[in-house]
Amino acid sequence: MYRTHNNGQLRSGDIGTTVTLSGWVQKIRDKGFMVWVDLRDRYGITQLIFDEERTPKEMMETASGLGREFVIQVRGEVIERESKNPNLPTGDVEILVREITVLNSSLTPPFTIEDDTDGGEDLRMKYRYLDIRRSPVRSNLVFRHKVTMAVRNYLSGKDFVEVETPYLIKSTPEGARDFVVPSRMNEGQFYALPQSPQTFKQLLMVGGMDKYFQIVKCFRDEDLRADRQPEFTQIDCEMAFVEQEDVLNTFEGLTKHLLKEINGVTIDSFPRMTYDEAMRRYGNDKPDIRFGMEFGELNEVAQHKDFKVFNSAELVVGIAVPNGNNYSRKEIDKLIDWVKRPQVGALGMVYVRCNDDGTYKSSVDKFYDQEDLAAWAEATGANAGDLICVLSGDAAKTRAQLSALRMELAEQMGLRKPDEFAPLWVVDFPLLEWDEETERYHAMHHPFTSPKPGQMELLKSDPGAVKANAYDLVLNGNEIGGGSIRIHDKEIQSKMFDYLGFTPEEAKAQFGFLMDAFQYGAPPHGGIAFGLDRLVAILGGQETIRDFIAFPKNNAGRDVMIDAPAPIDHEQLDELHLQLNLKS
RNA sequence: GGUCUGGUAGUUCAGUUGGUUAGAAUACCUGCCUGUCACGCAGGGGGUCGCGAGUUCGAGUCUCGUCCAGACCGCCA
Repeated sequence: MYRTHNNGQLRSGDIGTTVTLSGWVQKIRDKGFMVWVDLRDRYGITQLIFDEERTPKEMMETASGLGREFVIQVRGEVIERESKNPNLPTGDVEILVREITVLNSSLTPPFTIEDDTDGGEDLRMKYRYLDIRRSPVRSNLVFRHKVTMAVRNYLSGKDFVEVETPYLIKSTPEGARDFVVPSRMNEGQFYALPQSPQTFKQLLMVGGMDKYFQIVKCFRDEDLRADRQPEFTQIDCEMAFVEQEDVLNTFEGLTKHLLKEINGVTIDSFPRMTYDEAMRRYGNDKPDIRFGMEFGELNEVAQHKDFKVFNSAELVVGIAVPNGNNYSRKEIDKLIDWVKRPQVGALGMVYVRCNDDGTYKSSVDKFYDQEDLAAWAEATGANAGDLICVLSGDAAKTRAQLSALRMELAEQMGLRKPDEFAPLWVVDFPLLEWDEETERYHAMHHPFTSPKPGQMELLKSDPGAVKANAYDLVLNGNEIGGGSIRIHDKEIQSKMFDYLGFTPEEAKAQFGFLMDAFQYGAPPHGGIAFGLDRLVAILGGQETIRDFIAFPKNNAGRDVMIDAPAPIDHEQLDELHLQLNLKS
């Protein structure tokens, strides 16, 4: 037996017992006459002691010859420490070692295995198995486990059934790029890895599995971000015989359950906001509503004077920064530089200082008088002591820019508190989105999303105005889930494909199976998919999802530990009937 | 595809205007140390300054290219 207890377990009540422990050597403190070894495992640290008087000389030598991260097994007596360590749960006791076995030695690790490691990101990824020994990473993985268990328990308790769907499926041109897998047995043909189990879960609805969920890997061959991985995990859900309201209520329940179970937070307010309203109030379809700074549109109160920049703009819009009048001229200039960065793209920023005496001082005093500026303050909800930041230009771009500024300011002012949670639904998304590149409308969510009742007619006259039965679940400025009520009628689905530019042949080739299925009594259905990695990170109060993934990929989609992707040899290529056409 | 930041000891970093033998902390090794727990003290080893070219009497430092890493924009139905 390798162990009778783990290393986080022993207390003063165990004094006098003989125990066997196994684990890694965290640290050795060799005082010559005494050697202490911190023995670590997943559960904690227990101190071992070897001393001149009670330990045979041979074993003293073994002890002082240990190195960091050696794997050892010891048998010994639990004794009371002469000097206790209140910082450690096991700090009252130590093990007087009678037997020691070195189970395995270790090289000196390239970074310290401590909470506050000296290792850089790159190194930690290369030696991820060492990184996982550190308690911050380990506890993130345990945290993730708790979240997935809570999800499974909740949904299972509501009669949802977890069903696995295939990973080797068919490539479709809509949406993100597919990862493809060549088929050896079918020359020249390829599987694709699913971007989501979308069509399969709809087929499960046709199959009568009226409440389905799956915690499932999905794959998208697109460029990465701190919060985006090429393979990621979704909580994928679908329900039959439901309307939008049913889906929202069900998953509002799940969200509240998770926040209660995992974070101990009770959510009282779970607002629903239309897409149009979110864009108008926050310039963003995933608003962070933990703080104010809502948009105030200024067209009416700013386009009547000689300031050409505003007069020629489609939208003039501002936010009131609480206590922003404290900002020095230099700090404001920094904000202006910030919005002018190419990543944000504003051409400039107008600001108004709201002085404590009720007067205003703006960067456009030449054009606007106190009365005008008071109207701006009214529109943005600015109080004395605030700073109003105003951007203008193309409506969509300006909203995006001001939204970026709002988030940046909130970040700087510490308003994005990681332990505060404000979920909401954003509903009534547009069905279609104009794509500049292909110069046509694309499905904003996906082509199986149903339009709002009575809006099919609008498709021809004003496609951009058609609203969908589509909704996003937003938490603290992040989209953590998105779904829709689907089309379950073959004719409407055909029309939708036709509208999106699929010829009947293409639609049949790519989604014929779905439309066939719809001919055999498809029930009304809808669902949602959550990004689990992001959800876990947010519940854990952190920014990057990588620390909640055991073996993540880097910025370039590489696994630096196993060094993938990698070339394959010619035999393998031949077998797959593939030839490389490399540019360099 | 683009913008920005970085790459110097095992590791995290400093390195001034281009100028002698490239430093600190930590880790590692040796010795000492009668209760350590960030132990302490003394000593030691450790560098292709990412790589390649160029400018220069002289390059860690300047220029160009390139590779790698990170953040962001495009992209992500």
